[in-house]
Amino acid sequence: MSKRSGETYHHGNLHDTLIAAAIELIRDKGPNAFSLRELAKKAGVSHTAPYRHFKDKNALLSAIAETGFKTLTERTQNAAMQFDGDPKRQLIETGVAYVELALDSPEITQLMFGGFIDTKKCPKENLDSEADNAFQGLVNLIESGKQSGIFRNEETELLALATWSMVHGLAMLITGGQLCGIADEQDQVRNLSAKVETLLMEGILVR
Amino acid sequence: MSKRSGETYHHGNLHDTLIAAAIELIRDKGPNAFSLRELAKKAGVSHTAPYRHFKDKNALLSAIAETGFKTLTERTQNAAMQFDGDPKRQLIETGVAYVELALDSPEITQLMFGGFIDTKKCPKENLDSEADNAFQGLVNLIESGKQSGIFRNEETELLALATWSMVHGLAMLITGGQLCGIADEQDQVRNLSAKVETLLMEGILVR
DNA sequence: CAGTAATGTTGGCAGTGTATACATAGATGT
DNA sequence: ACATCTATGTATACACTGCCAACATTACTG
Repeated sequence: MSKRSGETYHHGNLHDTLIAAAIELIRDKGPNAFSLRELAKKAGVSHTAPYRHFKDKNALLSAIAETGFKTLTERTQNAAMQFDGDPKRQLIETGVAYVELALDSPEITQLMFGGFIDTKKCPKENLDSEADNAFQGLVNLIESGKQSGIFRNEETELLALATWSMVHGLAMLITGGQLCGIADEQDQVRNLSAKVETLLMEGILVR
Repeated sequence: MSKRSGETYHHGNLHDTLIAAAIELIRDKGPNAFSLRELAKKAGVSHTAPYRHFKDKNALLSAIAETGFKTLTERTQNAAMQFDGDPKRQLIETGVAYVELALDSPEITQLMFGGFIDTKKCPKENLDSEADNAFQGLVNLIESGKQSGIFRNEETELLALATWSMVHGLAMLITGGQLCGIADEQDQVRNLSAKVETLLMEGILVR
């Protein structure tokens, strides 16, 4: 009807609007309480409109998770870039960035890793190409650290998995509320994740 | 009516039956797809009967998570006991047990840590007394390792957090399907988690 | 400028969590 | 033995959910 009020029958950019609004909703109520109908209401469309852009709820959540993996890749690689040539520092800052993102967006992190998305057995193909990107950055970092003679000459994949597990575990403990009181604020988290990563590099055993 | 067929009006032990049946359902369909009504049907009672034993769905899930934390404590402490006097080995085997449990029960692990349960801000009080038990075992282990002069003289809490994060991260990556193809089978997982923990102890840096 | 594809709406269905009122049975005190 | 209280289970109802099918409107394309 009248375009002047901005109310067109077609929304114009519903796809992106839905994702943005969904992220807001998930931040507010957690990935578990998120509903498509509330999302539609928030976006100002009918409750079935989202189905024109996403096959089903799971597809929407996958899209959101994918954006999460993208920003994870961005932030970690950006952190690494700032300390080019210093693999030790790179490893630490990459980890800090990882954990900080989890603190910023605990609900999205839970969505990405918590099992809310149906990934039919091995997800190796779907959205995880994006997750692999983040991991690949870590592998490269470690490889270069090995070649500079700073990191031990162990299997690269193993070293990468260890660092990833460490940081990921810390992130999940924080988002799960297990470290409440210990790691709530950003400076606590920076400090803690840096210390923990340093420990991984230097080892726990007396030498 | 007739007791002979075993159909009494009162179930007799519905509380425990519900938990057991719920665990089965969650193992089958994941914590996300689990529903109270299906559970009631499986237990052979009306769909509101569970409310006589659990305040709401969240309370039921909390109870299940608590059993999860109990078996986690049991298994890790049992693993540690088998290598009493050898803190290094204890640390490794505790971690292996942790990860193995996650492989055994990925859905329950996701329920415990994935954000399916509403823990109103800091959960420090609720079911997490049980989670703290598992952590406390780790703390003791590290403390004794420090006193034997095997582990470095760093803050115990920090060392414990590092080892917990490492193992927890590996567990969550496995349950999330991120390590599909790398850590699906039990011997792979044993091997990997032992290697990763050894790495944490010996450090990544060249010495 | 027709016709077709893309995008949105309405209405409906089965399934969900949970509140309320009611039914039954085990336990208890006399 | 019996009345009564309380624990436990049922029936019904409501608002909400994901999703399907039929229809409406608009944008795009020859």
